[in-house]
Amino acid sequence: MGETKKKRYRARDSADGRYGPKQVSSYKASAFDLAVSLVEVAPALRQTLLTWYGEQGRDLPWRRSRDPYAIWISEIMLQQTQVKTVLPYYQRWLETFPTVAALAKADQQTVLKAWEGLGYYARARNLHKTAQLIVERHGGVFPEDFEDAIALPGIGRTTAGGILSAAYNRPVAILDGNVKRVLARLVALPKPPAKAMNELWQLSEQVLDPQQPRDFNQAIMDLGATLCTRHRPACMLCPWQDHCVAYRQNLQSQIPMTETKAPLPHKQIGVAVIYGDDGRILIDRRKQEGLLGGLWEFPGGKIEPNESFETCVKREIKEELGIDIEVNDRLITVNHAYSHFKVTLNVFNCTHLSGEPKTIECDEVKWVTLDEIDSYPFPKANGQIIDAIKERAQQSS
DNA sequence: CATTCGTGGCG
DNA sequence: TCGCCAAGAAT
Repeated sequence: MGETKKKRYRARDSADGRYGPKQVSSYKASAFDLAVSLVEVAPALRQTLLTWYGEQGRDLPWRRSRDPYAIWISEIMLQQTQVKTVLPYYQRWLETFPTVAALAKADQQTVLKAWEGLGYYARARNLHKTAQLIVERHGGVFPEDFEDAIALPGIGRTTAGGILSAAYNRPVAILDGNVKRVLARLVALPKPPAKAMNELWQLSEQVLDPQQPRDFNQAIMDLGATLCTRHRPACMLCPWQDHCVAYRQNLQSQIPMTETKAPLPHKQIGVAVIYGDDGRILIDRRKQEGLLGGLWEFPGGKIEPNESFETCVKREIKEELGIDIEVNDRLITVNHAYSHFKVTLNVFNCTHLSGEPKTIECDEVKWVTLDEIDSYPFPKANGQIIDAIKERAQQSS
């Protein structure tokens, strides 16, 4: 243990925000823990931040509400998702499911359809499940107790803190991407935030204003979102400039540090758009767990080494659905990047030859018309396929 | 504790 | 074009 491990982190280049030559920094894992505390300066930090927030805070729809349900929905939607993306979904969601009870009694397909395009679909499945749990356990009202809240599916430490502070003004710290970046700069954190979660949680708890936790948590997120941004932070406007170690040392552009990551693997997928005798198209619903769980798709699968697209598509359809098809012309090729890999969807028009489709590797199979297809929730990459199918149908009519 | 989960926007 | 990452959680 006594030896010093060297690790390489990537620091941002200060001039143009791009990633410059890798800088190597070494650290000793134990040094930081006890060295940094914000307890002394916390009162000053709270006062300056809350004053700034009163003048410059964002006006966001969920801040106009104190309905725990509406705030809960916003917190889930905002996980790893930018405010601008969430806004239209948030409005529509509250119209479709105005209360916990309304969400609890909806069917999952309706819920997934309302979420379609937002990504991380486990959030929608957990939202649905949690609504039912809140009806069962908490009389239809989002719990005020931290342990009760964090026990619910899809609600971790940060989201629980966000909801409880915003809805009930309870003094629970948060640690989202904004807060991590702000605190990392404030203390000039000498390692990537992922390697310092304990320290960052401590700092967040230390600075939190126990008198005004609601406004404080919103304020520190606004600081990260509008001034203490990833690229070109507006330090000259920052209420914490006097206390910021990174600013003092001119390290804003190099903190937070990031670890270098391996490039994403790329998969080639063969996809079948299968037409039945009556012209309807075969779709299947993916299993609940895993990637895109519960959503519909056009069946297909990964191409094996030295396999042709045609062979791949026929084989996958036989394995997954137990039917035989004829593979015809290529409909479209779709490239798409997920969070941990990339895919190319090689989509082929196919004809059903024989066999009744079975749910071998999926939860449900269905023949649908082009009019019906819009009512099913599909992943984003499938949108291009559906468009191409419709386009082709128009041309041939 | 590292990996698995979408999608869009930015430099 | 491409990597990075945004109001993270679950496993």
